[in-house]
Amino acid sequence: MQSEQQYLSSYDPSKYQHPSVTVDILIFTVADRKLRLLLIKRNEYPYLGKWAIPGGFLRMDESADEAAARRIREEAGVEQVHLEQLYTFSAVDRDPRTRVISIAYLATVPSGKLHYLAGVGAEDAALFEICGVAGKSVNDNPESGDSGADEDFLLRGPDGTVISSRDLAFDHYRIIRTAVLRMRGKLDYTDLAFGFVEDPSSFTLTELRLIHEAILDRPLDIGNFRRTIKREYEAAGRIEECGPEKGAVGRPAMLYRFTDKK
Amino acid sequence: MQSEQQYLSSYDPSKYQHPSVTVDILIFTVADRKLRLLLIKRNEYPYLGKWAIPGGFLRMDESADEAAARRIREEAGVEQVHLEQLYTFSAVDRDPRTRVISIAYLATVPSGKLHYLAGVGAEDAALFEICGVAGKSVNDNPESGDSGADEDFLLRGPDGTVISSRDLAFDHYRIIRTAVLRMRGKLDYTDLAFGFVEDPSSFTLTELRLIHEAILDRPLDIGNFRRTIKREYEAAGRIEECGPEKGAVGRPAMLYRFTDKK
DNA sequence: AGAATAGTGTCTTTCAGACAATATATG
DNA sequence: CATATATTGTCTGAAAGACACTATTCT
Repeated sequence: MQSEQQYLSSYDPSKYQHPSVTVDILIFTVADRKLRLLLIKRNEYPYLGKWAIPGGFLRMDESADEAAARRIREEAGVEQVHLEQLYTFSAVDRDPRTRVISIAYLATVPSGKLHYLAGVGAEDAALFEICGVAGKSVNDNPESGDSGADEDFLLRGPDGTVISSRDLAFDHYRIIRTAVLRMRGKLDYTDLAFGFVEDPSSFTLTELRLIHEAILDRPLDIGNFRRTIKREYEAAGRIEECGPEKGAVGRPAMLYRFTDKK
Repeated sequence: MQSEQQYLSSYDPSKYQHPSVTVDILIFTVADRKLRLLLIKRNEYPYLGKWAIPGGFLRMDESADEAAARRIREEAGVEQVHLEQLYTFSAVDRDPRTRVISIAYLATVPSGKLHYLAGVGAEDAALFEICGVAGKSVNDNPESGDSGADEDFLLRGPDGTVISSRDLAFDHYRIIRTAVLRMRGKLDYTDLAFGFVEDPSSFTLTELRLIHEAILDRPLDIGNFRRTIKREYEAAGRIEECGPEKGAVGRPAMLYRFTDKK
């Protein structure tokens, strides 16, 4: 129960308007040893012609998780991929038109599932390599520029063109930065990397290592990586050998199967 | 550009309604060696009489961060506390009245700042000790009950009464569980614990250890804890000695000052 | 002295990182 | 055999965990 004064001072008609709620999806993949992100070129104002993270409005009859799954189906034609909530961006002026808050999701997609990306239609979509994201996400607020938390980085498009993170639509440079740092942070204590494996029922430890290297953007020691993965996963029965690779260039690698149990 | 068919099939009038957006604040503190959470007793339907996390509607002229800061000021009279976004809960049926999505925030407050909690008014508010939260947050979706991710836990009120997490309003048991697991996960690689220190410019390592123990809900080795903290923080110049404690019961402890730089 | 709390030292095991060596395929 | 890749082994130093010991205050 509030006093009358409290009630009046806290009363504000704008309180009863509702903001628009969108769900933005960061569709990451690892191809050609690089971490890449699906962006679409905007064909309307604001930010006409700028590259942006795909997204869409949250419908009244679906949760944000469901909206994200729907949107990635519509945008990239993929289903059953790993999808996790990243952060909710809500700065008042982040959309110049009206008040929009965006629940950002992060999707990890094997590059093979994105092959029919060209079929999306006239809408311009492309995979961009993420270059030079620096820093740590620890203790940082994704939505404030404090503590040098949003330095510039670059995105390299399929035709070799390079754009600066500042040339993206809206506050999308912050969302992307947050996602990359989050992936790096979670890489070694979650199953995140397995979301990028082309075929989880048959993969090599080299494939898995290249995924880790793409996300971290640095080379890893081959032997140490194998030792760690085998300790963390094979010992716990979460991956198991399933026969040697066929038709390899050098020595054929052992294939592994990922079991999602536990 | 979509085809007409795509446009029509994706058109849905409910798409243009906007959900209500609220900000819920988990106000944690550590008092008497226990992790405690501020809950309020609801005085209206739904869930009349049930305990709930304080919250409020997001206004059109404030970001979620700002709304959370405002709300904690209104509810607990505290300012300048550590506040971080936890997760956004958006299940369609999480509020029986209407569609409400909630951006949950986690606040870490020194118990001394909550002393005038009794002055909140007739609204029933109390600190509850969190007992028996188990499990890991790794790989789990906070909003789905998969993988045994939401087991029951207990809350002990100030008068000794114990309530089950299932007796809380809405999906608040999930929100609380998510928060506790998140705090445990972030404890040793962020500055989270310092948010509970009564006076960051003068604290003992024992006070800091008791905070860690309260969050983890298990005792820590005294010597090992000191060694780790001194390595991580004192070596980096983030804490520094500032003279011995006065008037202690046993041997006076060294006092430290926390410097927030870098 | 005894109680109470603060602080140090030591030993073992685990793990990360650097790096060398060996194994198995193809051409 | 040369080349290419996979896989194993070894060494070192850092760090976690268990635990014993010493130090300083008060009554």
